[in-house]
Formats: sequence, C-alpha cells, structure tokens
Amino acid sequence: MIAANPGEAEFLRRYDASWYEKPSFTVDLVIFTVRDEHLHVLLVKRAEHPFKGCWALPGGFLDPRRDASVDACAARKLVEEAGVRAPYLEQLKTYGSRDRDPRGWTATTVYFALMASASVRLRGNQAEACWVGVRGDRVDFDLGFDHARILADAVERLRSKLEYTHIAVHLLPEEFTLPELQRTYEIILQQPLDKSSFRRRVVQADMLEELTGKQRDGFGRPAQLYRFRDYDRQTFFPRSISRHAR
Amino acid sequence: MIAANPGEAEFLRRYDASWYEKPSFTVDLVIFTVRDEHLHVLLVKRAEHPFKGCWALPGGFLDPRRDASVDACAARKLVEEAGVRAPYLEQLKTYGSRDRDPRGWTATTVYFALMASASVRLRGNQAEACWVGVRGDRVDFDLGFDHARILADAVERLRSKLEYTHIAVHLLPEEFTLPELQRTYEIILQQPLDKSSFRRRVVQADMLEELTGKQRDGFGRPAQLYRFRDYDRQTFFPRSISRHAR
DNA sequence: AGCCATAGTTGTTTTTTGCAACTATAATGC
DNA sequence: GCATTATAGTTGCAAAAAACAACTATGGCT
Repeated sequence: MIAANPGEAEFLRRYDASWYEKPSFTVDLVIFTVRDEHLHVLLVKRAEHPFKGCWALPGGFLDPRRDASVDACAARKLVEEAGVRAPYLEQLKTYGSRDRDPRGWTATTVYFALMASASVRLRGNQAEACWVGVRGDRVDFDLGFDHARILADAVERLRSKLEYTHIAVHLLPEEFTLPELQRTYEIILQQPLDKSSFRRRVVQADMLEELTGKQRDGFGRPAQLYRFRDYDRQTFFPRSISRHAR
Repeated sequence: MIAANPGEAEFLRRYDASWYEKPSFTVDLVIFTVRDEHLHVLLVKRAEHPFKGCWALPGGFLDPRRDASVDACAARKLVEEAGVRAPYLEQLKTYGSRDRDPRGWTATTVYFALMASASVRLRGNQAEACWVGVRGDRVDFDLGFDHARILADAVERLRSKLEYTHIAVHLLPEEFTLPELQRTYEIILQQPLDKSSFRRRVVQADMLEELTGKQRDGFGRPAQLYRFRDYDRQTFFPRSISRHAR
C-alpha cells in the first residue's frame, strides 16, 4: 500500500486499523437476589486464565454465529453460564478499555438481572458458582478484571431504580405479601420504611393484584398475598420511595 | 485440530469463533441542544456506503490503537466527527445485532451529549453536518441503520433525566436566568410549568449560584443571572419536575 | 381465655404543592 | 413625565400529600 503523502498514509493506516483490529467483545451478568435478609450476587470461580481461581461475574465472549444480538447473548449466558432463569434482565452499561483485561483491548456489555431466591438452581457449566452477600456496594473478596467497579455501579443502579420503579417485585416469588415487599425495599435501600406510607404508595400505584382468599401464614396475623399485575410494563412512582424513611 | 470426541470439537470450535470472529465495534453520538424554542439533534450526511447520502448520527469505528477506552473514543469523536465541545457526555446504551448493519455483525455504544446552542461550531471532517429539529421523539426524515430507534431512546432518556436531575443547565450557556432554565424544561418536557413552584424547587436544590449584580436585559424587568454551582456533581430532585405541570 | 406477634387501618399533625394575586423594574409610546 | 406593557420575582392561602403515632384485626401459642 503506497500513499502519495504522509496524510493519506496515515488515513489508510487508521482505516485499516479500524476495520481489522477490533476489540474483543464480551457480555457479563450481575444477577441479584435477596436471601437471608441480605442482597446477594451470583459469582463464578474462574476456571481459566486470566484471574484463574478468582471470583468474577458470569459471562463470556459474544459469538456472532450463535447470538443474533447483544440482548440475545445476555439471555443465552443467563442460562448457560449462570444456569438460572430470571424474570428481569436489563442492560446496565458497557465497559471497554485497553487495560481492563491483560489479554488486550476488550469491551464488555454488562446486564443486570433480578430473580427470586427460591428459583435458584445453580448448574454452572464448567465453573463453580454461588451466591455471595453484598455488603454496601461490594463483596468480601477480590474480583477479577474491573468487576468490583461494575458490581458497585450495578448496586447503585439497583438502588436508584428501586426508588422510582416497581422492579423489586422481581426479587420475590410470583406471589408475595406487602410486608415481604417492604422488607425487600428496606434490605436494599438499607433503611427502615414507614408501613402505612409504603402501603399507600404501592396500592395507589395500582401495580398489584390482590389474590383474594390467599394468605401467607406465619407467626402473627396472616398476610394478604398479591401478584404483580403487568409483568412487562415499567411502573414509575411519582416520588422516591426513600422519602418514607423514618 | 483433532478432538477426541464431538463435545471437545464443539468446544474448540466455539472457542475459536469467540476469539477470532469479533463483531465490529463503533461509537455513535446523540448530541442535543435547544435553539429556536425547539430541541435539536446533530446529524451528519453519510459520505460512504452503507446508507450513503442518508442522515445519521455522528460516530464511527473505535480504534484500539488510538482509543484507550470507549469513553475516550466518544470524547474523540465528539471533536473529530461532530466538531463540537459539550459539557455533558454520558453513555446511553449499546446496540448490537447481526442485522443492524448490512456489512454484518456490529455493536455500537451510543453516548448522549448536551451543549449550549451558542457554542455550536460545525466543522465536520468529511461529512456535512447540521442541527435538526426533533418533533416528539423523531426527526422529519429517514435515518440510516437503527438510528431512529436510538434517537427515540435518547430523547426518552433525556426527558426522564430532566425530571430528576439538573442536567438541563448543560443545554444553556454558563450564565443563564431562571426563566431561561424553566423555558428549557418546558420545551423538552413539552408542557408549561408553574413559575413559583419551579423556582422554589430549583432554589431549594441549592445547585445554582447567584451572580449578584449581573442581569440579563430584555423587554420587561431584567432577570437575575445564575451559574451552575458544581459542574461535576449530579444533583437529584426529590420529586419529578413534571409534577409542576399546570 | 389471655398473651404475643405480626398485619393492616385510621386519624392527626406537618410538609409540600397548586394556584392566583400581588409587587418590582425595565422599555415604550404619547 | 407618565401611563402602558411586558417580563421578573414574591407572597399568601387552600388543597393535597406525607410523616407519625395510635389504633384495631387476626392468627398461634400456652
């Protein structure tokens, strides 16, 4: 390739570089659940280098032959890597840089998923996988790559979405009680909420369907069971939930 | 490459595919401003196939040699492709699929930027570039690729962020008046707001610094000039702005 | 039956908002 | 000059919403 002048040569070099040197592209998952009164995230132990033996978020390379889209890739990895089904899956953010992976330039599009603790059934393909408690916005040990940062961003997004939307219902089984829902909010927002304000808010949002006749038995008075009304719609609250802090 | 059994062969094939068949990776920009009482977006006319001659969002291939990160690539393209400086740049979302570009599997990470109309200085490198008015969540002519969908998502994100954060200040010059800020909100949210409620909200958020002595002259009484206090912090309103609709 | 624990409601006080009338300060036209 | 007009900014009050606390309800348990 012979160029008439330095400017043209430079242009051609850049053009070639853009076309042929592509960054590696992966998809990672931050899968949340609530169990034992704490927020948990699903982590896998890496079987290969780099960061072999380290805990990391489940995920891996996108395969253009198999994955029709990034969303489809995330849905596939949810089943294949994490071995779980989650009712809520949303794109979080894309992290890409020269130095986040020792093998070279990589970009990863991270999704975050919510699921009920009950439906957990780990059958990680090759890697060991387990739920790890989240303290604040981190877990207790080191994560590979920039996954600690990604986890912190995901926790922040989870908290802020909880303030304004109903998505906490996806952390519970299909049928749940209002005290259970309130407890979920309290665990994630890390502050107690006022019972009567919370109920007023949730009922006015008209997102729940009362399962008349069905109740959750327990210690004291049995609680009314509800079901989330429209599984697709994204309902927004007019005010943030944490205003009910007391 | 000889494998002992079908499972291993399949594994190796996938591994190779993941490594060597990477999707092309681009970065696109949705740059917003407000001028002539309307929201505008910066578009460029494509000089090359595909979609040659079509209007599209500015952007292009990430160059791993020059771009240390996706964020850095977006900042570079803001200057090189769009020829503008913007005080606010935020990642929107990543769109990737087999069929969004006729050349094959591509992923694009889209950023959205806000800037004051005054500081516009188009010097598009090779392409013709101009501001185009946004009606609802679209422009009046066809866009290449899936850029119409991307634009609609960006407008939606802009509206929802306006409700809860101060980011509208980045659509104004450094010094502005409260009526100008209110007008910006009204233009983007497409509804009139109550003057006294709006002022109460903005003043209580404590995000503006009064430039005592400086005023904007005009027809009636001159308006007090303000400056945004902390250019980095992201301030959140406790309630959505559109509650002041009247 | 009486106690305890939790669910759910109701009523009162306090805060926030919606709304409209009011004042303030400039330019303009006569 | 001075009324008029146009926009900026304030104030006061009624209405709505939220915080708070006390209340009732309903089960299990001894």
